[in-house]
Amino acid sequence: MFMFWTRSINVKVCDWLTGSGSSLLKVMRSMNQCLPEKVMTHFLGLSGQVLELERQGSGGTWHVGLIRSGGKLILQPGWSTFVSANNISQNDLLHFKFMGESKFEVQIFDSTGYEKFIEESHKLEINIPAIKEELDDLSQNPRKCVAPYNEVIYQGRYIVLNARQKRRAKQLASEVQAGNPAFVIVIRRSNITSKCNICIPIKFSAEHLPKETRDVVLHRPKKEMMWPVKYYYRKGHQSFEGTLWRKFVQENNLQEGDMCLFEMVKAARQITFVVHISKAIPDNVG
DNA sequence: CGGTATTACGAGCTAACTCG
DNA sequence: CGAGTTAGCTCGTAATACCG
Repeated sequence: MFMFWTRSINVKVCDWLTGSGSSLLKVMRSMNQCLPEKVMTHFLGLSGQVLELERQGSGGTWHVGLIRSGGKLILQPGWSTFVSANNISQNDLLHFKFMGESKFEVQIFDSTGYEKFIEESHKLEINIPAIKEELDDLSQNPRKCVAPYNEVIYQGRYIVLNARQKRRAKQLASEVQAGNPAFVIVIRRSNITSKCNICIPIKFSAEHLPKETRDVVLHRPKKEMMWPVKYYYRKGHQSFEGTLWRKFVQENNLQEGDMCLFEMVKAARQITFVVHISKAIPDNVG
């Protein structure tokens, strides 16, 4: 194994990009989220993507954007959330193990060399405020609800959620990193057929999305592909519509009754959603 | 119970495509 | 190249929930 230390940037590099064994160590001298210059060239290909940072043993996964700015690679957005959720402090040692694609396994050691384990209070749970609120909405608001598997029960124009569907929603929410805004949508016929559009909850768009029509990017966990989608802003209601949304629907084999959780990751001027999908009928695509 | 907010859906216009 | 057809974009509104 080839190793070297660069004093100035406190980085140790092992077997750079020779496969799943590639890794780096970073000493948290500050909460600066820039990738060190001497290693950033190895990750230029990941620029603009959303990295998956998985805490070894905790089962927790965080999505952090990697953007290029001023000749540097910066972990943003989501980095501060990752830091706070994992109780990272100065002089902690972070070990990023490259697992392929855009996935890293992270170990965190304190300044004395002991590994820091995630505390109960920081574990990803359903008590993420924004998500819990959304799930409560799902339970109470028949507009957003659905029945199990492909048996979709419509109440007027809306559909009805049962216990199994609520459990699926909670399972989805557990995949979201604390702090990121998110909303849940249950796929209806009209979302995937004919005009093919999907309404974004007005409360979410008012709080987190721009008041203008623009392009956003959808990203699937554990998948390299990204889908540019048109976000339409209109007074009173906002939506994903059009061919690009249709393409996302088709390539992810979305069916009526499937549940999608849109986790928002905002990077500089680019808005990215990590889309967690719970299939009504499990297939090999999702 | 009535006014307001939110969501779902479809109408209508326009652009792109196809075919003779 | 023009007419007919299809698909996409934008907006309006009906239906329903929410709230005072």
